[in-house]
Amino acid sequence: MSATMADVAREAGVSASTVSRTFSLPETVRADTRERVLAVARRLDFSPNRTASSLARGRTGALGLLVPDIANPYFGEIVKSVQRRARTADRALFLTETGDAHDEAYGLAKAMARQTDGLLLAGPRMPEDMLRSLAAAGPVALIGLHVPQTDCAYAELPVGMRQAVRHLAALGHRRIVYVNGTRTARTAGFRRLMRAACDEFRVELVEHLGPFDLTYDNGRAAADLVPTSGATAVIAHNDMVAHGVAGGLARQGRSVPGDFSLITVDDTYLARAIHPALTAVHVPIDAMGAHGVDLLLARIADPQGPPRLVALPTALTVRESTGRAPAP
Amino acid sequence: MSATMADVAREAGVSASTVSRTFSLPETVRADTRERVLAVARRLDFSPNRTASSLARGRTGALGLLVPDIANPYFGEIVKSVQRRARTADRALFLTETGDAHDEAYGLAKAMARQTDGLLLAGPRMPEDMLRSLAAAGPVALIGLHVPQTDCAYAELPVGMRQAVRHLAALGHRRIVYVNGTRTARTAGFRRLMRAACDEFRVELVEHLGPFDLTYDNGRAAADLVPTSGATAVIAHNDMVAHGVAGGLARQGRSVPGDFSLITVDDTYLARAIHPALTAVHVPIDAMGAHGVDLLLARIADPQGPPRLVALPTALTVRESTGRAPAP
DNA sequence: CGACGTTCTGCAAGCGCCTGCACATAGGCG
DNA sequence: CGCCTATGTGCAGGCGCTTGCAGAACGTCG
Repeated sequence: MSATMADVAREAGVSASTVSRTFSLPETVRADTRERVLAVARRLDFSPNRTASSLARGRTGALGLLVPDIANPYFGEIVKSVQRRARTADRALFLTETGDAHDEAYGLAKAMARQTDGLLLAGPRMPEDMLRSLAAAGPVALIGLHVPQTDCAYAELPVGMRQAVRHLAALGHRRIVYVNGTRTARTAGFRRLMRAACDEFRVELVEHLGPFDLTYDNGRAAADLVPTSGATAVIAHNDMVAHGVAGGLARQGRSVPGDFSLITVDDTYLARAIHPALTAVHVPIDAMGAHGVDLLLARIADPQGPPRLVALPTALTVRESTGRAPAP
Repeated sequence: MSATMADVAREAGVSASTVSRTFSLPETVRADTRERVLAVARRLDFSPNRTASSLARGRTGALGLLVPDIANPYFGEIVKSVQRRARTADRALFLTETGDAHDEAYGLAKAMARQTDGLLLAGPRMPEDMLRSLAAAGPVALIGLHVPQTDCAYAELPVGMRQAVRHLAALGHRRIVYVNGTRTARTAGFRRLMRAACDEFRVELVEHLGPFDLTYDNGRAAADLVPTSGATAVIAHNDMVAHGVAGGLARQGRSVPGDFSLITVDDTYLARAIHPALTAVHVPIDAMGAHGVDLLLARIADPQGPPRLVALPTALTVRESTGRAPAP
């Protein structure tokens, strides 16, 4: 099919090694030789075969990204930023959607590890020991959660969550519902955070813990329980759920923020793509993705180095969905 | 690092060829030999090195997917279905986001073509001759648009669009705004369709043609122009824009469908993740992605075959955003 | 002008797997 | 019991690129 190094070498009157070096170690070949080789390469439309190069070098030049659900905007934005960063590092990206099943995700990760130089796991649902086992087998970086002894880029939620509760408290809300899920990596820590923040600001916390996924429909269902809870504000675990809560309240004829205030966490474009736009605990998804790639590249370069953490700040972004608590 | 065929061969007392064959052509190896080899392979945690295999075979086993914007739910859902289908075909997936720049997209496609067996282009923005040139260079399948002489899986919009206009006409709407964009593959055909449908049902068409991208914010801006247009219904080019229009109207205090009816095209989950849920021309994104993969695999298997088209049906899904036109 | 240190280039041996061909073994037939 | 077709297995030569090593070419210095 396409030209090989041998072809270029012949045409340029040099050996294949020289051709190889003009592409991988340009400084080591004399300028005029290099020019000659490049000219021939251009004429023959040659570029080094990546597969062959991978085999010889023992590295593929590709990174693997695993996400539970690509269509979820949170992960969509992560994929986007990872892909962008990977490209600037001249790395191709393998993408796999894992779904929620631990074992399958583990198997997929293992398989992908064999064809990449390293793995990026975004919001993995699997237990810590599986993650550790993967990390032990090859370069791995985590995005969106914090697991000790592992490279991770994650959002520091306490600050943002505390701001959210304080914001509600300042608006006169004394009782808030927290719509949580069961299947996400950050669920447990989240609950602790919420309790702490609510205690601090003397707010009563009603936990609406699903045994449900964080979807629009479940948020909508959760909305039905809000009016009877005695609460005047809702904090939703992510944008999809918040959307559902908003939709559910609207269907009941309740006004946001007139009857209930609503705060979401994550702040993907969904938070703005709704009326009223949602006050949100902003999570720097872009930065998480980019740092995740950087961590992974660092790990690939230095497999033995100590684990590194990148904690990104979160902050409350006030929009239209929060207002004064209605008079009792 | 990990075991090679030579290792397994030695342990199992056979040659490397036999090991190779027990993995790639199991039927050609006698049952008991095969078992022995597999047992050793399992013990040594061996699996064939994909890179080496790719090099020897001249095929990588991977497919490449290019999308303009991953975070757009339309493409998110395409990525999802492509990825799923690719996996069942035991193919890894390379993902690249191209953005809107033609040349860059072309370059990325070229680069990706070298490390995959074939390319899937979803909603590419580049001109037809570039697409043809790519298709001439290697297996390519298009998703979401129809280019003559090329393998494509696309949605047959006339039916759905016609239904949408008929639906509005039946509800008494005599004048509708069509919020279009400029940068999408289907823009031109779309306009023709809209005109034809409106003529057929005696509806006046107001084209609100952006020079804008199909984003939430632009939809929102478009909403400001709707009330003065004299129209009572809006058809938006995709879900993001429709979301924007809905948000914009809500901000103006207009009711949907009380004051204005709204129909969207695509019907990603966004169409339901809003209140009121949007009546939509449903596009079978899942099927498009899956068929795209199938077309590509067929093309890879038979590079010379005639081009194949898969036209998927669209249909109107009525939800809550359309109702009788308000009395004049 | 020879000795010696730099650059630069070529040689050859891989990287791990695939596959056409030859050979061995086994069974079927006359 | 030879001869002839399967059927299984091994051999060896790639696939296209990389890289340690050694030799060539070029300068520099005493």
